[in-house]
Amino acid sequence: MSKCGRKKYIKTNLRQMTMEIDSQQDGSIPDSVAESESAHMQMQTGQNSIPTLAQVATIAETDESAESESVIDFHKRREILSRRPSYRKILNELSSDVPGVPKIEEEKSEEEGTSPNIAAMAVPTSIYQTSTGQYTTTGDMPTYQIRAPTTALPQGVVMAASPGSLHSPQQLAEEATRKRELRLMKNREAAKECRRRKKEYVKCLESRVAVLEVQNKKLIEELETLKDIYSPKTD
DNA sequence: CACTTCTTGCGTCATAATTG
DNA sequence: CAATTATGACGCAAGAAGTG
Repeated sequence: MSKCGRKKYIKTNLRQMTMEIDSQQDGSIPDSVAESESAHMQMQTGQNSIPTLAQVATIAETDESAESESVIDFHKRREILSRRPSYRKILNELSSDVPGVPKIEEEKSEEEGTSPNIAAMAVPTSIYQTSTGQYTTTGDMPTYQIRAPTTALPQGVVMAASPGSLHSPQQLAEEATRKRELRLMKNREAAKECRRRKKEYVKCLESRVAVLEVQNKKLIEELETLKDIYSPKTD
């Protein structure tokens, strides 16, 4: 497909997804989507990204009354989607919820990501450094500790003269341009960092799921054992 | 093998959240 | 409360995977 064709495809696809979501008044994900890998696409494009805690609550709330509700209009949907999750907060909450919570790692394990070998994450303590924080893993749950941000500007950033020394319109325009470029560059970095955190957050959730599944399995087995012991056999 | 579809990551914008 | 930072949304591109 040519690039143009590809763009057309993506746009069509996005429109379709948006329409799908519009029709999903109860906020649930269609099985066909939820079960397919393409759910990733929707996460990426944001139209059906991971619900934030607030969203989950909202969805749960609306779920009950939603059946009779009519279409969620664009602004409402937008409003819901725009509620911020703050991975930092959530991760902190997760780690404080569960005492002795393990901590997640960074890039290194990202390579492992191709095969979601979750079990491999439940390994004795290890510590990883990232550009903004430190992770340790102790087997159960990953935890992420953010260290004080070091607003390290990328190399090559030149700080301009103070605005007070600017006079001509041309200088002002240059100053504006410089400020904009600086802002874009900072935001670029912030976006990268944000995506990295998001990936780790998702990994954290995945490993939590893995741990809980194991726990669940054990409990079920235990229950069966106890049943065998305490229920008299009626031959 | 050409074409299509999916996945992933990036840059930017708007705006919520945080900080001083 | 203004300034700064964090993050959802969006559009785009490149590469991988699937298909006829």
